[in-house]
Amino acid sequence: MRDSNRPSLEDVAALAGVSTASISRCINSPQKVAEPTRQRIQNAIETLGYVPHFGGRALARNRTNTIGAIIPTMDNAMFASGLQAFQETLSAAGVTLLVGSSNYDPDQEFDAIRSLLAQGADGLLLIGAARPEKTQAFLTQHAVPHVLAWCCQKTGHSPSVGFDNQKSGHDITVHVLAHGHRKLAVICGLREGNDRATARVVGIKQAIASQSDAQLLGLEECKYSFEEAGAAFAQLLTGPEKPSAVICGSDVLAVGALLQARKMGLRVPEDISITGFDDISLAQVTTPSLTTVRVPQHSMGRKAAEVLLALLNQEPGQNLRHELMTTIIDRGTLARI
Amino acid sequence: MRDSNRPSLEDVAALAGVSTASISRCINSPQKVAEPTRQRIQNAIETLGYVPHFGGRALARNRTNTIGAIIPTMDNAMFASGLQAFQETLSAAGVTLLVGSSNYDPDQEFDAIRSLLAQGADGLLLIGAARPEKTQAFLTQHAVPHVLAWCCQKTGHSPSVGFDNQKSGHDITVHVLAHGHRKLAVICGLREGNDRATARVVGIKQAIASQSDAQLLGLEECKYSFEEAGAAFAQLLTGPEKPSAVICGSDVLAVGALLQARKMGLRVPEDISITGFDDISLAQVTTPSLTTVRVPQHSMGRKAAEVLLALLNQEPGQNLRHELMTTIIDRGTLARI
DNA sequence: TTACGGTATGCAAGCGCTTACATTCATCAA
DNA sequence: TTGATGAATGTAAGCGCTTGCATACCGTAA
Repeated sequence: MRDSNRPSLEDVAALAGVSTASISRCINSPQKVAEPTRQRIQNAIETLGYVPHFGGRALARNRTNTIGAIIPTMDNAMFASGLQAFQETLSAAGVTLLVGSSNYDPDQEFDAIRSLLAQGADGLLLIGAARPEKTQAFLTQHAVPHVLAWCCQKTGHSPSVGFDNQKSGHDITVHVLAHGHRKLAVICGLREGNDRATARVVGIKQAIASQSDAQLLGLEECKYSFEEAGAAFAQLLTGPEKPSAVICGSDVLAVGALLQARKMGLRVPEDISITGFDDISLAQVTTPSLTTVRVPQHSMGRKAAEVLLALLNQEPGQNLRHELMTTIIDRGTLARI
Repeated sequence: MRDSNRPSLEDVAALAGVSTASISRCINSPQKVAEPTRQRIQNAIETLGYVPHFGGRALARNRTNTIGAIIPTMDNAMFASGLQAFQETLSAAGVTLLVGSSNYDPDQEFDAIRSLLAQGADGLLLIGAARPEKTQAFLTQHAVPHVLAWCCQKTGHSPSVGFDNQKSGHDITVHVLAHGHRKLAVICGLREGNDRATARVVGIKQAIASQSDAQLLGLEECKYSFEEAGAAFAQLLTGPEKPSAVICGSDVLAVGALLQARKMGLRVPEDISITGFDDISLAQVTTPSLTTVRVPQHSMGRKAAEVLLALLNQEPGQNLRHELMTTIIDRGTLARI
């Protein structure tokens, strides 16, 4: 069973002519070891190519220095750069990132949580706040340190780093209304189990409701793909009344809509306006480029990592709830009428 | 030190009235335990909410069921969907993914490798084949099971799953030449330490060389960002002779070029043709959409996971070198002249 | 009855590391 | 010279799990 090649602490100790304890100290708190000894140990480590054994370490310390992130998908860029920032920040702190994906499915998320914890994750990053009772209970029972991202918890007791999806949905809608649009339609992601998508729609509806002569002509839900969004867009235009603007819950949806509009011979924004959400790189690339809501992915990822690290190190007095601001990026898909 | 809350095998054993060995067996090979005992144990596990301790397990088994992937970046979609497929396949096999990123920097890659191994990764996924002697030596010395992706190794002894970058670069160039272009220019990523970018350029040059009346007017290297690619594009057009087609080593570069062309008042493809590489989702979204080379990211990720798993399980007789084919996707940025 | 084989379980030795505590030794003040 | 002090190092007890081997038990064949 013993991997014959892998040098252990004992081997290093033998070579350096000291006890294993000194080696361990030399690695974990070098200042506790006298300079010459340290030199000798360093050499021994080098020549043997020693790398501490993870299991042994994790067992003795009861900590893995590993944290897990569970994101809905890596397939589109929606979470990629946030995750990148998250990983970079952890990495700088000597912590490694484990990833799992949920595919927007609460059951898969639950499995991923179990699995990452079984893999020894010291803490978790989760997207959004809505999850089944079962999952919540599990997190509570095991007292899993975690932070929620892409949302902001006003109540509840989980730390969170994110933005107010409802408010952002409201904002972009007000912006659209301010451009004179009164007949609106919405394309959003599947809302079941997705509190971000849900909240955005709530915000949108709220804004529409508060403008007496505005109306919501239709709302379509679909997966985050160009094709489905295109179909949803086509569907919205089948009714007797045509919307002048379609508010989309994500850039992916907006781009799908945009492509479909073109296919249908509609000019954007002359014939119809479209707005997105997220400001992923897609948004600046279309023609015309997308008027959208910028989500501070990078700072969100970084901050989430900081909060989680503070949590794990039991640093006191930290603010564990951060609300970041989204901004509306005006580009070319929203016309003034 | 002992986490007072966390139940251990011993606790479960006490509750179920059996030895710890039986619990372990019940978890790892249930058929070795008699039915009634198994029931009792299951109950005990449930009531205590027992989860095996990762460190203990890793120590005893000398295996973590964790594998690491080091990709240049998650910030653009270049690797995202391949990674997603990789992760899904691993996950189905009960293996968890650790991620690191190298930022296209060999030193950072080396650090990431060390760090992931220190975190107990049983094996690694690496992008590309070119790495410093030091890194190679480290991998060899520690006999790290790994597979290379995004490239295909004809020689060398690392398993690989990918495509022939040089051939693909050659192919797209032949395609461009077949459209009548003779004055070409190239934008590629920073080639130092990036064998994929390098090989693509070699293929491109090769194809140009084999067409006697074709010429390479210029070649610009830059980072994978719209801005840098735009600047590179502008640079290529400063000379006395203008290229009729610009071949780009990545879709990100091509899109940057496209955007810049528009900014400069050039029509694509009427005034100038542009081709990309990768076929990430950006490519189908621009106007006109991008003629590019499709890289089979999804199957590459899946296959890489399969190969790596086979390697770890020492399954014999596996083919450890897979070459996948790229295909040219004709869209709207390449004119016939 | 005894011997035998097979199955279910327990025993206990690690796996490689960390760390509380013990020991050693040099230094220095009294 | 002696004892106190503190720095450097060693000793050894775990951390929680797996697993080879020993043991106990049961049914069957001789």
